[in-house]
Amino acid sequence: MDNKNSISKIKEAIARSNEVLDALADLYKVFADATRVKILVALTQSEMCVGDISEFLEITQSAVSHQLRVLKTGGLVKSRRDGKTIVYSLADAHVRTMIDCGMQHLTE
Amino acid sequence: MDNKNSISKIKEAIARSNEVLDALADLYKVFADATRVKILVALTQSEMCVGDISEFLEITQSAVSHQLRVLKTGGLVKSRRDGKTIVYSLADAHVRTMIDCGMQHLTE
DNA sequence: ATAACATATGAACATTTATTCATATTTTCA
DNA sequence: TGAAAATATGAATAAATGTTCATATGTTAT
Repeated sequence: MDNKNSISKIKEAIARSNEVLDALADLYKVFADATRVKILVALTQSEMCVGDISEFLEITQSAVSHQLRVLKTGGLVKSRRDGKTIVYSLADAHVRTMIDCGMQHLTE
Repeated sequence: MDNKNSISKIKEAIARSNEVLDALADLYKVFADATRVKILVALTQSEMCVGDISEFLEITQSAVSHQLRVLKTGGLVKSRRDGKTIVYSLADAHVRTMIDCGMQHLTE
Protein backbone atom coordinates (compact mmCIF):
# COMPACT_ATOMS: atom_id res chain seq x y z
CA MET A 1 0.00 0.00 0.00
CA ASP A 2 1.12 3.55 -0.67
CA ASN A 3 0.36 4.65 2.85
CA LYS A 4 2.45 1.80 4.23
CA ASN A 5 5.32 2.90 2.07
CA SER A 6 5.21 6.53 3.11
CA ILE A 7 5.04 5.55 6.78
CA SER A 8 8.26 3.59 6.42
CA LYS A 9 9.85 6.59 4.70
CA ILE A 10 8.93 8.71 7.69
CA LYS A 11 10.28 6.06 10.01
CA GLU A 12 13.62 6.24 8.24
CA ALA A 13 13.64 10.03 8.38
CA ILE A 14 12.92 10.03 12.11
CA ALA A 15 15.60 7.40 12.70
CA ARG A 16 18.12 9.42 10.74
CA SER A 17 17.52 12.56 12.81
CA ASN A 18 17.22 10.68 16.06
CA GLU A 19 19.94 12.56 17.92
CA VAL A 20 18.69 15.95 16.76
CA LEU A 21 15.20 15.15 17.99
CA ASP A 22 16.58 14.03 21.34
CA ALA A 23 18.43 17.33 21.56
CA LEU A 24 15.26 19.18 20.62
CA ALA A 25 13.37 17.52 23.48
CA ASP A 26 16.23 18.41 25.83
CA LEU A 27 16.01 22.02 24.74
CA TYR A 28 12.30 22.17 25.51
CA LYS A 29 13.01 20.55 28.86
CA VAL A 30 15.02 23.57 29.92
CA PHE A 31 12.00 25.79 29.29
CA ALA A 32 9.61 23.30 30.90
CA ASP A 33 9.55 24.69 34.41
CA ALA A 34 7.68 27.70 35.76
CA THR A 35 10.59 28.95 37.84
CA ARG A 36 12.98 28.83 34.91
CA VAL A 37 10.48 30.48 32.57
CA LYS A 38 10.01 33.32 35.04
CA ILE A 39 13.75 33.75 35.38
CA LEU A 40 14.12 33.89 31.61
CA VAL A 41 11.27 36.34 31.15
CA ALA A 42 12.72 38.54 33.87
CA LEU A 43 16.09 38.46 32.10
CA THR A 44 14.46 39.64 28.89
CA GLN A 45 13.87 42.91 30.78
CA SER A 46 17.21 43.30 32.49
CA GLU A 47 20.28 41.40 33.57
CA MET A 48 20.14 40.42 37.21
CA CYS A 49 22.13 38.92 40.05
CA VAL A 50 21.10 35.82 41.94
CA GLY A 51 19.87 37.73 44.97
CA ASP A 52 17.50 39.86 42.92
CA ILE A 53 15.96 36.81 41.28
CA SER A 54 15.66 35.03 44.59
CA GLU A 55 13.93 38.04 46.09
CA PHE A 56 11.38 38.69 43.39
CA LEU A 57 10.52 35.02 42.87
CA GLU A 58 10.36 34.54 46.61
CA ILE A 59 12.27 31.29 46.60
CA THR A 60 15.55 30.43 48.28
CA GLN A 61 18.86 31.58 46.88
CA SER A 62 19.88 27.96 46.59
CA ALA A 63 16.91 27.03 44.43
CA VAL A 64 17.65 29.95 42.12
CA SER A 65 21.28 28.98 41.90
CA HIS A 66 20.40 25.41 40.99
CA GLN A 67 18.00 26.56 38.29
CA LEU A 68 20.49 29.03 36.90
CA ARG A 69 22.90 26.18 36.50
CA VAL A 70 20.31 24.27 34.49
CA LEU A 71 19.74 27.33 32.33
CA LYS A 72 23.46 27.88 31.86
CA THR A 73 24.18 24.25 31.04
CA GLY A 74 21.33 24.43 28.56
CA GLY A 75 23.00 27.43 26.94
CA LEU A 76 20.13 29.83 27.65
CA VAL A 77 21.89 32.22 30.01
CA LYS A 78 25.40 33.49 30.58
CA SER A 79 26.99 35.11 33.59
CA ARG A 80 29.71 37.53 34.53
CA ARG A 81 31.14 38.47 37.87
CA ASP A 82 30.70 42.01 39.14
CA GLY A 83 32.40 42.38 42.47
CA LYS A 84 30.73 40.09 44.95
CA THR A 85 27.72 39.44 42.82
CA ILE A 86 27.32 37.41 39.68
CA VAL A 87 25.16 38.93 37.01
CA TYR A 88 23.08 36.71 34.75
CA SER A 89 21.69 37.58 31.34
CA LEU A 90 20.18 35.83 28.34
CA ALA A 91 22.75 33.95 26.28
CA ASP A 92 21.48 35.22 22.93
CA ALA A 93 18.51 36.49 20.97
CA HIS A 94 17.21 32.99 20.24
CA VAL A 95 16.00 32.65 23.81
CA ARG A 96 13.72 35.62 23.38
CA THR A 97 12.46 34.14 20.14
CA MET A 98 11.66 30.83 21.79
CA ILE A 99 9.67 32.57 24.51
CA ASP A 100 7.83 34.74 22.01
CA CYS A 101 7.03 31.67 19.99
CA GLY A 102 5.47 29.95 23.00
CA MET A 103 3.56 33.06 24.03
CA GLN A 104 2.17 33.40 20.55
CA HIS A 105 0.89 29.84 20.70
CA LEU A 106 -0.85 30.58 23.99
CA THR A 107 -2.49 33.79 22.90
CA GLU A 108 -3.30 32.13 19.56
CA MET B 1 18.63 53.13 43.66
CA ASP B 2 17.41 53.06 40.10
CA ASN B 3 18.32 49.42 39.62
CA LYS B 4 16.42 48.47 42.76
CA ASN B 5 13.41 50.30 41.40
CA SER B 6 13.46 48.64 38.01
CA ILE B 7 13.84 45.21 39.63
CA SER B 8 10.70 45.76 41.64
CA LYS B 9 8.91 46.87 38.47
CA ILE B 10 9.91 43.58 36.86
CA LYS B 11 8.79 41.72 39.96
CA GLU B 12 5.36 43.28 39.62
CA ALA B 13 5.19 42.48 35.92
CA ILE B 14 6.09 38.84 36.53
CA ALA B 15 3.56 38.61 39.35
CA ARG B 16 0.86 40.09 37.14
CA SER B 17 1.44 37.53 34.40
CA ASN B 18 2.00 34.66 36.78
CA GLU B 19 -0.72 32.39 35.38
CA VAL B 20 0.35 33.00 31.80
CA LEU B 21 3.93 32.06 32.62
CA ASP B 22 2.78 28.90 34.39
CA ALA B 23 0.81 28.04 31.26
CA LEU B 24 3.86 28.76 29.13
CA ALA B 25 5.95 26.33 31.16
CA ASP B 26 3.17 23.74 30.85
CA LEU B 27 3.19 24.19 27.09
CA TYR B 28 6.94 23.56 26.89
CA LYS B 29 6.45 20.51 29.11
CA VAL B 30 4.37 18.87 26.43
CA PHE B 31 7.26 19.22 23.99
CA ALA B 32 9.83 18.16 26.58
CA ASP B 33 10.02 14.46 25.83
CA ALA B 34 11.81 12.69 23.00
CA THR B 35 8.95 10.31 22.30
CA ARG B 36 6.43 13.11 22.02
CA VAL B 37 8.74 15.22 19.87
CA LYS B 38 9.20 12.30 17.48
CA ILE B 39 5.46 11.74 17.31
CA LEU B 40 4.92 15.41 16.53
CA VAL B 41 7.62 15.56 13.90
CA ALA B 42 6.20 12.42 12.28
CA LEU B 43 2.77 14.03 12.24
CA THR B 44 4.17 17.05 10.43
CA GLN B 45 4.69 14.65 7.51
CA SER B 46 1.44 12.75 7.60
CA GLU B 47 -1.49 11.91 9.82
CA MET B 48 -1.13 8.49 11.39
CA CYS B 49 -2.92 5.91 13.48
CA VAL B 50 -1.66 4.65 16.82
CA GLY B 51 -0.39 1.36 15.42
CA ASP B 52 1.79 3.09 12.82
CA ILE B 53 3.38 5.31 15.45
CA SER B 54 3.94 2.38 17.77
CA GLU B 55 5.60 0.45 14.98
CA PHE B 56 8.00 3.08 13.74
CA LEU B 57 9.00 4.29 17.21
CA GLU B 58 9.34 0.68 18.32
CA ILE B 59 7.60 1.21 21.62
CA THR B 60 4.45 -0.42 22.95
CA GLN B 61 1.02 0.63 21.75
CA SER B 62 0.18 1.52 25.33
CA ALA B 63 3.07 3.93 25.68
CA VAL B 64 2.08 5.65 22.45
CA SER B 65 -1.51 5.89 23.57
CA HIS B 66 -0.50 7.47 26.86
CA GLN B 67 1.70 10.01 25.12
CA LEU B 68 -0.97 10.82 22.58
CA ARG B 69 -3.27 11.63 25.44
CA VAL B 70 -0.69 14.06 26.82
CA LEU B 71 -0.37 15.65 23.40
CA LYS B 72 -4.13 15.87 22.97
CA THR B 73 -4.73 17.28 26.44
CA GLY B 74 -2.02 19.81 25.66
CA GLY B 75 -3.89 20.79 22.52
CA LEU B 76 -1.12 19.80 20.15
CA VAL B 77 -2.85 16.97 18.29
CA LYS B 78 -6.38 16.07 17.34
CA SER B 79 -7.89 12.75 16.37
CA ARG B 80 -10.69 11.27 14.30
CA ARG B 81 -12.00 7.76 14.04
CA ASP B 82 -11.65 5.90 10.76
CA GLY B 83 -13.27 2.49 11.12
CA LYS B 84 -11.37 0.56 13.71
CA THR B 85 -8.41 2.87 13.79
CA ILE B 86 -8.05 6.34 15.23
CA VAL B 87 -6.09 8.77 13.13
CA TYR B 88 -4.01 11.48 14.79
CA SER B 89 -2.83 14.73 13.26
CA LEU B 90 -1.40 18.05 14.38
CA ALA B 91 -3.97 20.32 15.99
CA ASP B 92 -2.91 23.42 14.08
CA ALA B 93 -0.12 25.26 12.33
CA HIS B 94 1.30 26.64 15.59
CA VAL B 95 2.70 23.25 16.48
CA ARG B 96 4.83 23.22 13.38
CA THR B 97 5.99 26.75 14.20
CA MET B 98 7.01 25.72 17.71
CA ILE B 99 9.05 22.82 16.37
CA ASP B 100 10.68 24.97 13.70
CA CYS B 101 11.52 27.53 16.35
CA GLY B 102 13.28 24.94 18.47
CA MET B 103 15.09 23.46 15.50
CA GLN B 104 16.32 26.87 14.49
CA HIS B 105 17.75 27.41 17.95
CA LEU B 106 19.61 24.11 17.70
CA THR B 107 21.06 24.69 14.26
CA GLU B 108 21.73 28.32 15.26
C1' DA C 1 -24.07 -12.57 19.01
C1' DT C 2 -19.30 -13.36 18.96
C1' DA C 3 -14.52 -13.33 17.58
C1' DA C 4 -10.84 -10.39 16.16
C1' DC C 5 -8.75 -6.02 15.94
C1' DA C 6 -7.46 -1.23 17.44
C1' DT C 7 -7.15 1.84 21.03
C1' DA C 8 -7.69 3.49 25.87
C1' DT C 9 -7.07 3.19 30.74
C1' DG C 10 -5.52 2.10 35.52
C1' DA C 11 -2.13 0.39 38.65
C1' DA C 12 2.64 -0.42 39.63
C1' DC C 13 7.38 0.63 39.23
C1' DA C 14 11.62 2.97 38.18
C1' DT C 15 13.62 7.29 36.99
C1' DT C 16 13.95 12.11 36.88
C1' DT C 17 13.34 16.53 38.83
C1' DA C 18 12.79 20.67 42.03
C1' DT C 19 13.36 22.19 46.39
C1' DT C 20 15.50 22.65 51.01
C1' DC C 21 19.17 22.42 54.33
C1' DA C 22 23.81 22.61 55.48
C1' DT C 23 28.12 23.87 54.05
C1' DA C 24 31.91 25.21 50.82
C1' DT C 25 33.91 28.80 47.86
C1' DT C 26 35.06 33.35 46.43
C1' DT C 27 35.33 38.26 46.88
C1' DT C 28 35.24 42.66 49.44
C1' DC C 29 36.28 45.62 53.10
C1' DA C 30 37.51 46.88 57.75
C1' DT D 1 44.20 38.69 58.20
C1' DG D 2 39.56 37.85 59.27
C1' DA D 3 34.66 38.76 59.15
C1' DA D 4 30.81 39.55 56.18
C1' DA D 5 28.40 39.06 51.85
C1' DA D 6 27.11 36.61 47.56
C1' DT D 7 26.93 32.49 45.19
C1' DA D 8 27.68 27.45 44.38
C1' DT D 9 27.35 22.71 45.57
C1' DG D 10 26.12 18.10 47.56
C1' DA D 11 23.00 15.16 49.97
C1' DA D 12 18.31 14.19 51.15
C1' DT D 13 13.48 14.18 50.22
C1' DA D 14 9.12 14.66 48.00
C1' DA D 15 6.69 15.06 43.80
C1' DA D 16 6.18 14.33 38.93
C1' DT D 17 6.91 11.55 34.87
C1' DG D 18 7.33 7.61 31.36
C1' DT D 19 6.95 2.93 30.60
C1' DT D 20 5.03 -1.71 31.07
C1' DC D 21 1.52 -5.07 32.09
C1' DA D 22 -3.07 -6.40 32.38
C1' DT D 23 -7.48 -5.36 31.14
C1' DA D 24 -11.43 -2.57 29.49
C1' DT D 25 -13.82 -0.27 25.67
C1' DG D 26 -15.41 0.21 21.15
C1' DT D 27 -15.66 -1.21 16.15
C1' DT D 28 -15.95 -4.47 12.25
C1' DA D 29 -17.08 -8.65 10.00
C1' DT D 30 -18.62 -13.31 10.04
